[in-house]
Amino acid sequence: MDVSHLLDDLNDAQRQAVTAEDGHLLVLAGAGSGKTRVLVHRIAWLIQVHHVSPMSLLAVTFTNKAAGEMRGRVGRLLNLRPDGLWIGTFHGICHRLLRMHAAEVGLPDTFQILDSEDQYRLVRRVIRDMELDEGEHPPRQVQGFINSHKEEGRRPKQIEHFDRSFQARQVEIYQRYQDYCERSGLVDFAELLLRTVELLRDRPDRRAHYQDRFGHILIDEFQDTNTLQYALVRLLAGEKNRLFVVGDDDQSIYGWRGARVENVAHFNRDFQPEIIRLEQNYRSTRTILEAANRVIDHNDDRMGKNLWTEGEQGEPIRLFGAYNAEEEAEFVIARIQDWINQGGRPSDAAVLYRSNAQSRLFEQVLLREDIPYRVYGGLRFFERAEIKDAMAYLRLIHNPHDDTAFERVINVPARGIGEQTVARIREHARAHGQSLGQATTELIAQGGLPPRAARSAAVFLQLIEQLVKATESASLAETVSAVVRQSELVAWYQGREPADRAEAREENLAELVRAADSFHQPFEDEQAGLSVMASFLSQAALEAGEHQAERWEDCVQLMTLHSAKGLEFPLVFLAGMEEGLFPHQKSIEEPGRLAEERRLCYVGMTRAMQRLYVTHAESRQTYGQTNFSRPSRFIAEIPDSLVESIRPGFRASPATAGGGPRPESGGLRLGAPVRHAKFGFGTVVSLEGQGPNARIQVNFESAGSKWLVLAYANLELVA
DNA sequence: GTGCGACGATTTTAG
DNA sequence: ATCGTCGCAC
Repeated sequence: MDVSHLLDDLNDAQRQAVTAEDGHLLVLAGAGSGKTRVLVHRIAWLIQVHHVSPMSLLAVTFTNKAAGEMRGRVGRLLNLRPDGLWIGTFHGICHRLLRMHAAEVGLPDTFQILDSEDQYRLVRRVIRDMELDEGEHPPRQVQGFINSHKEEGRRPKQIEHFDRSFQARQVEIYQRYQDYCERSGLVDFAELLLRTVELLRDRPDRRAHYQDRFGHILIDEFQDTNTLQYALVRLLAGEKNRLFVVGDDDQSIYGWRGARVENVAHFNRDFQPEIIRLEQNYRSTRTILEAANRVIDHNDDRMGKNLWTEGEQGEPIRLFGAYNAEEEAEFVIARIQDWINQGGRPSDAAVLYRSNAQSRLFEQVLLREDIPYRVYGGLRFFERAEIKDAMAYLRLIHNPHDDTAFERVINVPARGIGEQTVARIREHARAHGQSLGQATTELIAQGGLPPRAARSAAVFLQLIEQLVKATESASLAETVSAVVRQSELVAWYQGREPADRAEAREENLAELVRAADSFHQPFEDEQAGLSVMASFLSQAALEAGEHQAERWEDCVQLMTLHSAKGLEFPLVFLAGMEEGLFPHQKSIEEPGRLAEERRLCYVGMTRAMQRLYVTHAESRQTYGQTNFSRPSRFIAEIPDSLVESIRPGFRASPATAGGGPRPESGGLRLGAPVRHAKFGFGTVVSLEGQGPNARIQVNFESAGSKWLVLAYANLELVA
């Protein structure tokens, strides 16, 4: 068989990776070096040249999008659908394994997945039930506590704590949360992984089975794996299976959510792989690459990698310092307008920023200039409130004992069942070991509720019952349609929200019916004996869908630096490059965090193919206050020779010429040398707030950096 | 039980 | 500024 097409358009390093004969492989793949291509060709190579059965291949990614893309590309390359091939996310694969072995890991086969919002609500419920102070134990923080322990593989019993300590109470909440999940057959995202790891760890027969099955395991974005994911990889690899690991330590930007870059080094230690570096970049100009290389060079402890390209030098990086954030937005959009005027497409342009709040100004100007745009971020389809409401009804039809679903919609739409009534139901359920649904039925029968509440609760139960009956033999789409109609969610939202908002919700609910109509149950789910409904519910949790209902074909892309990872654009703007914003203030204090910010900057820069703008503003509104700040340290890390500064003479438009208000602080500008009676000499580093609230940050020569209230600081300007 | 005004937190986010 | 949660008045 002629397999040259698998190797023809690969460079040496890529070819070496694709055809590696023995042992494990670590592919350090720089930005834009063709790593997906290498993964896809590797899979095809194994199947076509080594006649490895697709059944014995496992390819793991982090996002559904990446998994989908890989599946599509493998299929096209092999010109067939590789049946039996497992390509999926860590969570998707674990979900599949748990469905097949639900009983063995102590889960009912109707187990449901909690998404993060469900989990948050449940954690809050538990804290309230324990009558703990939500100020002392904020649900968000406890949720983080639970997840990070699970991601380290720890059950409540394995967490060290002193008796009666704060930590002890956190552990107690974790334990009760877990008990609740067990009782109700609920599994959060981290639990999907943890249960699977426990299954493989504690059941030698199962471990042997899957170790025999997956002779080749390929993992993408390895630098993003957490402790649990690495444990899973090791369990599946066993002694003899071959690992093909692709990653880039310089693009590790998710340390804050549990990712362990060290896993790359651990992998090295544990498996002694052959290391192949993909350093030839096919995306950016030489200028852009060199700048990115020089920035990332400021980090220590890198595995070492230097991107290069055969491409041309390209344009210099353009640096623009605006007076304020408004002017920055004007400038950016004016440059995008130039690009479009010169024949470029809006979708070639991406504005990247550190935090979502920054999108607003860009949106305003884009709207005014009538340039189509799309903002990434915000809620995705299956995370929207109305969709989650409808899904809760579906879950109740599927399983009337689903307490989280019950709590969500017992009074949505409002039917006169308040917190008191729900509390009584909860209490009864707990006392009798029942689900909330059972408890409600019993309470009504026993007259255990006030007449009004009882009537309302009965109406709710009848609605669910009636939906169950009406949809017994109905298709999924018919069921969803019945839920949307009979729940009267549309009217409920119409009555309490502005018309446009309510209309959008109505449209989303209609879209949900369409989604149900076009839903095809995955073959494996059918094999695992799942009902179509069960598949649909799982899928909704595992794959929350797109951020925006309508996909604009050709529009300017606005997104955070994090969500830009993996993407590329001819024209890129890195906006808001200011100390305190990027690197973010919260990251400046810790060195590890700062290195991660720098990697984020590296990721941002390497998104650009042709033209890169770096912009910052002297002042911007943050949380309703005007703040002044210096350009980001990352700007100074780009060699001057690669940069063209634009500030002098630029005017975005006549109306905004001259920029905004200047700092009013009695000549105390950024960089001004000052003297303080107690702290001595220093330099102004930052200014924030106005009038009596104004504060000033001064870096003192001997006393270090201090924040002072300007009104009391009595700073003396040194000539 | 429901609806409005005060209060406080506010980086990044896939599954 | 803005959003979500909480407490109090209807």
